[in-house]
Amino acid sequence: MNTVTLRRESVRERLLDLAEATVLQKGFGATSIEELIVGVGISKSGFFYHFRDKGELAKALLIRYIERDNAILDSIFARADALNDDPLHGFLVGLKLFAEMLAEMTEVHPGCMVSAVCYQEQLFDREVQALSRDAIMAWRIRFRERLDRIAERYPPRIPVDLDDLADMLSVVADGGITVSKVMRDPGLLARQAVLYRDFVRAVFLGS
Amino acid sequence: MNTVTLRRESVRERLLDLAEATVLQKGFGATSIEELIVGVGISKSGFFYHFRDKGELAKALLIRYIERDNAILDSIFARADALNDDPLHGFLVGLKLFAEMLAEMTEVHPGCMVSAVCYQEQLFDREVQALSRDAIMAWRIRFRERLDRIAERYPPRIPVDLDDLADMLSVVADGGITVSKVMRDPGLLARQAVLYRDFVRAVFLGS
DNA sequence: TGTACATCAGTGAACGCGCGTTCACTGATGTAC
DNA sequence: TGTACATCAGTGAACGCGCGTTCACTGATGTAC
Repeated sequence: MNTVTLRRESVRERLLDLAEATVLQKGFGATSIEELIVGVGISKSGFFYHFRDKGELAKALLIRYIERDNAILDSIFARADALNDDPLHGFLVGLKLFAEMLAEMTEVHPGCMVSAVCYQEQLFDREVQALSRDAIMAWRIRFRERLDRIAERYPPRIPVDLDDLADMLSVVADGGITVSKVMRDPGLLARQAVLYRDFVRAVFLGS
Repeated sequence: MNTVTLRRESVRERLLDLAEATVLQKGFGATSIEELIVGVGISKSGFFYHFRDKGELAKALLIRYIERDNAILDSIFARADALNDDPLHGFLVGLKLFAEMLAEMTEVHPGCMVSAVCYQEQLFDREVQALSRDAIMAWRIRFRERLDRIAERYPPRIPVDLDDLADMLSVVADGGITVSKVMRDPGLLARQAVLYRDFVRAVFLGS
């Protein structure tokens, strides 16, 4: 929007922005350094000043994506917790806020970096694959803790493994992004998030 | 296993087998024609006798994958229906068989072709992208019909859109495959399928 | 305040390699009469 | 049954292009004394 604001963004940041959008659209292998530098307006050597090689770009891309994702989730559930003492209602409100955030995206979600990287194995070193695993594991632990606190007050009506129930949010988010992308239906993702919320509610409150 | 059986498989079929495994592991762009022909033991020109170009390989790969997927699901739900008159219990048994089939895969699921292709857009013509959409749409229609029949006898206890509930199977399958691949946990996918089944049960039977 | 040096954020030209694709050709099998 | 021709399932060599990467260099800004 604002030229001054755009100018404030560093070349490195602009490379990452463009790379993220392009990788989510066509995959990492099909994203050439050439098109990134043309888009940003620097020379090829300029790219290699910022990243030792293409693999370092992948790593930086994934790290930034995961950090941003975590920040968004943290802020959403912090807001939800501030409004609720009860852990179940805090979680349900958080999931609702999450679904609303997704619903506000009128264009189709650009994609999930973890998925995009998942189908590009071998191209990356073990470090990048480990980053993906750690990210999903962090979600599991984060939500598992919440579910434990909920289960103390609300004995589950449906016997489910709480790790699996925690993982299901990652599964629905990732699968929902992919399916909504394929179907070109931006609303699909938000509706799937609502279904997950309905399920959590049914597990602890019954239907 | 059997050398005679392997010999019976045509070169074209062996190319598709190897291509499928490789694409699911490293993505389409990173899969070279070179490595496929070395693996199968023919010359490069031999490849181009079977496929006009690399795009035609992608198309053939996706078509075969979708057809096989549909055949598996058809046989599973046909078996389940044969054992049950009631549409809900037929569906629940079918989902259980589905989960059991996934559980029997002791190694991690090789991946979902639709996901792999989804993050490789632009590389393919619109035809390939349309194939993915059609495949998911077919799943939606197939399961929506079942859910309609179920809802007639079992008024839903949880108000959900039945198209969304039908889509959720695609979402959980696709997301489950990706997450179980990233986590290197083959059982995760089957456990997520069971959770989906638990949700369907709760929707129509309560908890 | 001036000078010397260091670091930052790149440039420009060249590289070699692997990729998808093309083209003229071939030996084995099938079919028509 | 023999011959002529067609089709099938490939071969081998060459192509040009784009890719990731390297290397020596540079002008602008920052820092020490």
